[in-house]
Amino acid sequence: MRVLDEAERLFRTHGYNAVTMRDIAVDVGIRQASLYYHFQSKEELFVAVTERVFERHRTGLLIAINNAEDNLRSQLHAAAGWFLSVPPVYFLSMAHTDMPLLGKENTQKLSICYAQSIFEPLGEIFAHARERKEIREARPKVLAGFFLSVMESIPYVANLPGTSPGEVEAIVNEMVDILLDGLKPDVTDK
Amino acid sequence: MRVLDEAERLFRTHGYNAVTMRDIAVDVGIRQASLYYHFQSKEELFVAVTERVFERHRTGLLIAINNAEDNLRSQLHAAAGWFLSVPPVYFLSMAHTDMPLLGKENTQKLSICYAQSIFEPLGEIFAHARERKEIREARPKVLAGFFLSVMESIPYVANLPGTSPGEVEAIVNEMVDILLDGLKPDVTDK
DNA sequence: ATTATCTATAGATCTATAGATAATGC
DNA sequence: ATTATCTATAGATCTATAGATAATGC
Repeated sequence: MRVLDEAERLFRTHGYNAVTMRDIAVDVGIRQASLYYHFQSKEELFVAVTERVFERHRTGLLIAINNAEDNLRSQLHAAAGWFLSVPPVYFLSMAHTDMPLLGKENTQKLSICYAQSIFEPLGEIFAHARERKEIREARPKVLAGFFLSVMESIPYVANLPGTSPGEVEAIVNEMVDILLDGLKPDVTDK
Repeated sequence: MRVLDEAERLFRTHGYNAVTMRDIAVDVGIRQASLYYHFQSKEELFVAVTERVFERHRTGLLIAINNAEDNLRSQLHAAAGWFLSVPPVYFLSMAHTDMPLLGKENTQKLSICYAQSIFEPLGEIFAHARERKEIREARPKVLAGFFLSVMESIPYVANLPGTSPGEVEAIVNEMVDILLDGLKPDVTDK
């Protein structure tokens, strides 16, 4: 639906509070009041948009991971590839800034949806890697948060002065490597 | 100054847009209009608050790092210790949500202040570690962004269900270890 | 009849200004 | 005189509602 698409784009780039119903309507090409035919309130629209975003990420992540080889490195690259294939969503920023502005009911609903859609798929691949003794002991959810936060910083880091735009892929590779092998120098280095 | 303190606390927890001049005035204990005696505008107040926050972090980081031993692990623990010793500031969230709401002039000013206060001190410790051949080749600024994003995720991760509050220290240690040594299993493990 | 839009507007805020007033320091 | 506050309010928004209107499908 046009309305969901435009609202998603605006909320994603500016956050809940900074986007007005008029902004959305203008981009859709209708009048502000007409939005209320489709959604009871701005809050309801935001919740619908955000649930859709979460669901899409859940599906995208699961497919990417399933198509990867059965080892952590491949799966992390696959997950990273998914995040880079769609416009960046600042989940942590959203959890911190936008969600608290909603009613208690909706805050809780979105928190759960967030955990199930984003944290669980990521947590799973760490949990499995641990079962295969591929990695050290560590809580999968913490590792998922770790990985996610790094993903979210990439659009920012990639825009620092002295970084060319096409380098995003290289940065991601670097980060996955560091996550797996640590910062210690290569044996080939020194 | 009372005004700066209260404004800082509110902006930090809710973001620029969600805080009104009235909110700030109420917490200070004066009338909304009286704030304009101290600051020309809400935007100017936010800039003053944010510059002070950045400066404080720059000083805090530099002192913490200087008091640490001259190796990366100690310095990262020191930096992490600093971040945990003050109320969490969501820098990446701020750069994404709040800064674009300001005038071009102020956005640029804060971006530069941000880079100099937060990214440079962190970048330096990675650059020095590289000079000592302690770590592999990688851009210091990218590593600083990496580290910072992980720090910012900690308050969130620490509040996931199944995580007790006092565990923050343990999580930080885990993260620094992973950053340095990677996720690979301990040699003592297996 | 139903669906999707429109115009018009009420009611709440929010920022910022103007001008008055009290308290403090020379 | 200066400093820091106050009251009152203008001017902009912003969300949401009420009720009219056009287009579509039976």
